[in-house]
Order: sequence, then C-alpha cells, then structure tokens
Amino acid sequence: MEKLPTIKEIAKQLKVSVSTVSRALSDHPRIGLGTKLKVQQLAKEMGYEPNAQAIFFKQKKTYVIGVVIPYIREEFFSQAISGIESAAMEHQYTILFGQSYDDPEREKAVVEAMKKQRVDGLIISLSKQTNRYDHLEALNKFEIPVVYFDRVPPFKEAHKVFCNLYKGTVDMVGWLFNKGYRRIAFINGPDKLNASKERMNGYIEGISKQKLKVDMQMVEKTDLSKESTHNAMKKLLALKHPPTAIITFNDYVHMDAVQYAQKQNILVNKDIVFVSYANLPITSYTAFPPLVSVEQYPYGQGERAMELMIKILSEKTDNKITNTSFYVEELPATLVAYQQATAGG
Amino acid sequence: MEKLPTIKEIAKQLKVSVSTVSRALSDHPRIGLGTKLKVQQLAKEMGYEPNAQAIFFKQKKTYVIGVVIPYIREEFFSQAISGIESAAMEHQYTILFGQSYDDPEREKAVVEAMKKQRVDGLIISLSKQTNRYDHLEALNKFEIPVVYFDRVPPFKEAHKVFCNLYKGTVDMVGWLFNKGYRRIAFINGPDKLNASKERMNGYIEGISKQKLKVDMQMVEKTDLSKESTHNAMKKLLALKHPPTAIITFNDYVHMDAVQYAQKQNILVNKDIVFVSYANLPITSYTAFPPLVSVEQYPYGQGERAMELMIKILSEKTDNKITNTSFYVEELPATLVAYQQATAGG
DNA sequence: TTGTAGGCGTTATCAT
DNA sequence: ATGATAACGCCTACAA
Repeated sequence: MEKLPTIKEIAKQLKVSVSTVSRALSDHPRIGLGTKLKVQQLAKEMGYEPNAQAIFFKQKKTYVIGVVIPYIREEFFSQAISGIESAAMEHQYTILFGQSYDDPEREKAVVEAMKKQRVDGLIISLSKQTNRYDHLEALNKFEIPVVYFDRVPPFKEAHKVFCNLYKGTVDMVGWLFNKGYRRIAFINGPDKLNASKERMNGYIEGISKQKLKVDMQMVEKTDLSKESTHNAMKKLLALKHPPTAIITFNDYVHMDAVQYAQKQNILVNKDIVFVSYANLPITSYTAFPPLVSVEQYPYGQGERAMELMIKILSEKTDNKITNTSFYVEELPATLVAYQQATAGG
Repeated sequence: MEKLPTIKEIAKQLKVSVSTVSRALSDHPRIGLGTKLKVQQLAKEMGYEPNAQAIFFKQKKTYVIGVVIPYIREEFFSQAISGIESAAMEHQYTILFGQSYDDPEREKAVVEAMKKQRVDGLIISLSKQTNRYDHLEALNKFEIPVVYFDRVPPFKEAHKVFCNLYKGTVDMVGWLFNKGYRRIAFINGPDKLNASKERMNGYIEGISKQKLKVDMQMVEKTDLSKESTHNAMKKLLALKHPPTAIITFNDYVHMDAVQYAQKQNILVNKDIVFVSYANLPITSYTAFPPLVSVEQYPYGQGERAMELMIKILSEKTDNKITNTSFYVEELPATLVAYQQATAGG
C-alpha cells in the first residue's frame, strides 16, 4: 500500500528540484526538453496525479460544482444531471451531488455540506417546500455563486435557467382548441411553485385567447402525490359536464391521472384526451402517452446552467467589476408530439 | 466582498498566537477560560468559519466518495445513487458523481478526475465494455479503496456488493413451470457481463430442475438496444413452436420486447407471458408490467456499498493490519410481483 | 535552465 | 497556559 506520489517523490528519484518537476509537468517554457520528457515519463509510470486539494490552497479553486436536486429518480432530474455533468466534464469540472427529497431541512444540510467542501459554485433546483433562502444567500459570504434551474426562486436577484411555460401552455390550449376540444380541464401543481403560476397564467390566457370562458370548476390542483391526483380526477369526472381534454402538470401526474381514468373505464385519449408537460422518454413505454407535451429540455437546462456557472466563474477570475447583475436564461418551452424512448438497458 | 477571516487574523487582533486561537476554538483543555471566551467571541463577530479544505488537506482526508455508474437516467442506477447518498449523508460524507456512459475510455477519464480530487474511496458499477481494470487497481494500490456494486468484476480480489441472480433465475423458471408454462424462452444480455452468465446458468439449472430439456433455440441475446431486442423477439416468434413465456434480461428489454409483441398483435401476458428482472417502479405505469420480477434492490445495493466503504475506511484509519482480504456481500435476489410506483412528481 | 524559499490555513509537537 | 515552528503538496517570484 503506497501513497500517491507527489512531485517531491519524483524530484527525489530524478535528483532534481521540485520546481523543475512542477514546471516540467505544466509545460512551462523555461525547461529543458530532456528534463521535461524524463519527468513526464516517470510521472506517468508512478501514476502521478496532481493533488487538487493542494492546488486549492494556491488558487482557492476546487474545480468542483455542487449540484442539488429534489429527486434523482425522477427522469427529468436525472437527465438534467446528465447535461450538467456533460458540460462540467468538458471544462474539467467535477460535480458534487446531493438530493433534497423536497425537504427544506435536508436541502439546507446538503448545501451546508457543499459549502464546507468549498465548491466553486452551486447549481440547484429548489425543493417544493423551500420558501426561505438564507442557506443559499449564506453562500454569498463565501463568494460561491448559485445558479438555479427549473425550480427557480421568485425573486429577481438570482442567476436562473428555466423554460417559459407560460407560452408553452398557451400553445397547448390552442392546439386542443384547433382539434375541436372545448371543455379543457387543467390539473395544476402546488400554488407556491413558480411553475404552477406560470402554467395557470398560460392556461387562462390560452382559454381567453380562444374566446372561451375560464371555468374554475375545470381547474384542479394536486400536491403531486398519486392520491391527490386521483382525487382531482374524481372531482373533474363528477362534473355535470366533465372535460373532454385534460392538461396535467407533468408526466407523472399524467400517468396517475390516466391510471385513475382507466379504473373508471374511461377510454383514454378517446373519451377524454390527455396532454402534459415534460415529455419524458418513459411515457413512450406507457399504454397512453400524452398526445402532445410541452417539452422542458431537462438535459438542455442542465447544460445551460453549467455553462452559465462556468461563465460566471471565469468572470470572477478575470476580476471584472464585482458583478451585481444576474443572468436569466429563458429557454423556449415547445410543443411536441411524444418522443420515442431511447433508454437502452 | 471581503475574504473570510482566518485564525491568523483573529490571532493578530487579539495579539495572541495562532495556536492559542486554534486551541480556543477547538475547546482544547489546556487553555485559559478568559482567553477562550475572548477568542470565541471575536471569532463569532468576525464571522469566522473554519476552512474545511485546509483541514482536509492536512488530514489527508476529503470526506468525499467518488461514485461512477453507467447511466444515471436508468432508474436502477438513480435508485442506487439514492441509497449511496443516503448512507453517505449519515456519515458526513459527500459524493462526487460521474457517468461512464458504458464507455471504458470515459470511465477511465472519470476515475482519473476522482483520483485527482483525492476521493477517500470509489464506488463503481462497471461499464458494459470494461474488460481492463488497471485504472481501478491503480486506486487500490494508492490506498483508495474501491467498492464495486451490481456490475462487478470477475476476479476475487475486490470488494463487491451484488445480487445473486442465479438463484433468482432458478426461482423464476420454477414459478413459470408451476403456472403451467413449458416453452420458456430467455432473452439474455451481452455474454461478457457477469450478470448475463449468472442468469444463463440459473436458466439452465431452472429448466433442468423441472426435468425439461434446454432448447437453445429458446435462448436469444440482445445488446440491450431496442433494435437488438426486437430482433431477438422476431426470431423467437418465428420458431415452429414459439414460446409461451419469455424471460427478459431487465425491465427495459422487457418493455422493448412487449412493444414488439404488440406490433405483432400478440396478446401480451395472455398469448405469451413476460417476466423480468429489476422491478423498476416505472413498469407499473406501463400497459403490461412483467407478471413477476427478480428484484435486485438497487437502493439496498447502493446503501450497502456505501456502508461497506465506510467500514473499510474506518478500518484503515484505525490502522488495523494492512488488510489483504476483500469483502463480498451477496444480497438475495427475490421473486416479487410487480410493485406500485411511488414517483411523486 | 534549474534551484531555493515562502506561503496558502490548520493542527500537532515541541518548547517556554 | 501560551508561543514558535514544522508539516501537508503545490506553485511561483526570485536567485543563481
């Protein structure tokens, strides 16, 4: 059991100084070619890897970005992480990973742990319940920039990446209208989510735009649990004039809603058509995927969030004026027919 | 934007030495009460936070565990990561995350990056293609323990956590036999995977145990892509005596196989019944989940892998004799009817 | 071209 | 009870 070699070891074996080794390894101009090759070869032989921990001392940089999401098991987030990781790898960053399980306490603990690790930056999609932000603002003290994605905070003073669901929702209502549907219901998510508000506004605008009148009986809410969604469905189906089309908050709600409809012997996408948000690959394996979806590009959001982070970090390094402005990237949420899955086992 | 204060600053302001400050802050016994209070108060006023990185650096410990998996978007692995993260949090460890995308080159690069970050240990589920292990053995050599899970290497000298699929497969064949099925086909995964070999052996043993004869026409292979699975199905359905039951390598293969069967107007789970491995929650949303599954407990495997890692690390710290033995945890793979999904949105 | 020395923040080991 | 100093691995300004 040997220790990982240091430049000191290499220097000793080659009977040169540590600075020579350091220079040789970093392709410094003022170094003899012979020496350089000799050092690099031995370094490789010994399995040398620079100690990022030590480098942190000099540069005060860890090349680690913390990533906090609610649930990794949700395909939306696992795809987002892929986008984040992919962009990170390209720029030699690594990612420290944590889940909040939609619990603000847990979120706080995870953020705390990342602060301790001195991540260079934090990318986070907020927990459903989060309404205080002090644990995140505390990062400012450490000059750790925070980029929010998808579940972003309501205030302006933050870097954010998200999809404009308002427009996507207006489009979706329009699509249904054009197909001839008039009784368009909506199962929305928790009020406090920004995403719920946007969808709601889009729904209202979409309905109004078609000269229909907004009927609040057609609007239900779910806390995203299966029971809650089933309950919303129950209410909708009990209406004197039940809906002919149902927009659901996301694909999970869609699947739960469809499940309930089937139990009631409703012919899904025939008696009632279902449309949704997210467009997750798994829906293509289900019996009744949404007819159309508002695509939210989880991979793209993750990728953009990471690229934004890198931009922010490099501006910091370049010592530009202490930046008081915040970046906001609003990706378009486009309407798409459901996608084929590609999950390969 | 001022920098965080260090013990040095505090020492200077109080005109005491850094060691005194260090001791005062860590409640060292040999320190004057007055001094202690004075230091602690000023530290609080200045918003002092110990620099964990500096401490880790000195201790040669990062409290970070690297985790490398093929694809996070696969539910099996996202659940495994959850188990890993959960156990990690409990012991104040954080996890550095990377995907291999089933590409050995990428796997090597990720492992490399983690070595650079000086992770205290590495938990990995191998890429499908990995057949060289030097990049991983190098870590063991350098006192970075490696724990494999699920996709484990074929050799003995490694810490591993995995499910015994052999027994699970024997049980599954038995279950089908008891239900009256006799023409039991098997779509296996790539030969080189340990998991494929185990399933194959279990299949052969299961068939033989029921006094049936093994018919190699009933055994097909898939590289786990949709096309490959469809092709396997095509061959099986073209047989003079097509199967009445099909065992698939995992739930993704299952879904692809079912998809193909439906296109051929076969009544799934009626004309032909399907059973599978993994038992992922998403299958409960599909039209035809496997009748039974061999549960592989991804969350449990992840959790056990992390706990094993912590055990190994603490043994190392306790300076027990340089441990030359390896831990192997073989979890039972049990037969279960399909589970209700709980994904909550 | 190469070597020497100081410093990043902290703790441990001496000494006082 | 407190202070001085070395050490962790690396980089870099300065010296040779």
